[in-house]
Amino acid sequence: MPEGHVIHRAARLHERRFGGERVRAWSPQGRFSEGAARLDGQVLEGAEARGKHLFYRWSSGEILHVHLGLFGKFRVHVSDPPPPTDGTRLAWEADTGTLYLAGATIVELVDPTAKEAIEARLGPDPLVDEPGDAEGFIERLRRRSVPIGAALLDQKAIAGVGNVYRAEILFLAGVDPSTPAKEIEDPAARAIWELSVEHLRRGERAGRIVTVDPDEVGARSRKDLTRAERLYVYKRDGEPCRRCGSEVRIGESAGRSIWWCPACQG
DNA sequence: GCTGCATGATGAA
DNA sequence: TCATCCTGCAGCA
Repeated sequence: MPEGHVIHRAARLHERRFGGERVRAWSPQGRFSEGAARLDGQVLEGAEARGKHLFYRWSSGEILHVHLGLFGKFRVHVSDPPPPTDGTRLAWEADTGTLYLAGATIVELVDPTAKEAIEARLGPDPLVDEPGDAEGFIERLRRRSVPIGAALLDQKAIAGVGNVYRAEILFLAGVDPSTPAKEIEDPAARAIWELSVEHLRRGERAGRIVTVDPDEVGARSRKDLTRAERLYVYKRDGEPCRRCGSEVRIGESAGRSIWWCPACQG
């Protein structure tokens, strides 16, 4: 379930819950036993997210790097934690709660140089959104001959967008996913960046992806939207576009399914 | 008890 | 482009 909003949210909530706390760490599954042993007894100093990468800083100077991949998941229990599942690669407990991590692609200890190398591969992160990032994003798009659908997913032009957000943002921007990235005009490119900032930020706060404007489906607020009403095009192939009624299409882009409205995204 | 699928990314070919 | 790695869960027998 993890796009950038989930990762940033985890960094924020984990730092709040465990920051300044000394943890007992172990690896129930056994595949991170050495790393967990090095974290055991350390105090968490902070957590930060960059795109879909998470970094935890420890009192020993260790940096824990986590990438959830397609199905990695954190579970945090404030009290009465159930036993960890068999797949739990890393567990830690503190006075303030217990954290389990399972299914992640990457769970490793890195040094500052390796952390910098990871960050250097990534495009600007809309949830960091520093001055100049929009321009940086546009400039990176200019250098890409791949379709915009692919450019949004590979993290080199923008970091944190995943398969749901790319479909939804391209819909909101009115851009066909197959448009070559370098051909996107400046205003549309800027709109893609700004929509990414707006929607990932909203997703980070809400803890889920809701892109639909409630007015468009006759709901009072985003919270009132049913599961089926939250998105414009993602996984809605064959259904009518919420804006124009055209049939939402499904296709492939960068090896993943993509959905779009052929009329709104001409 | 299976099977298939999922909001990801990489390395080989 | 394909195979591979990472888990859990829904949907089925």
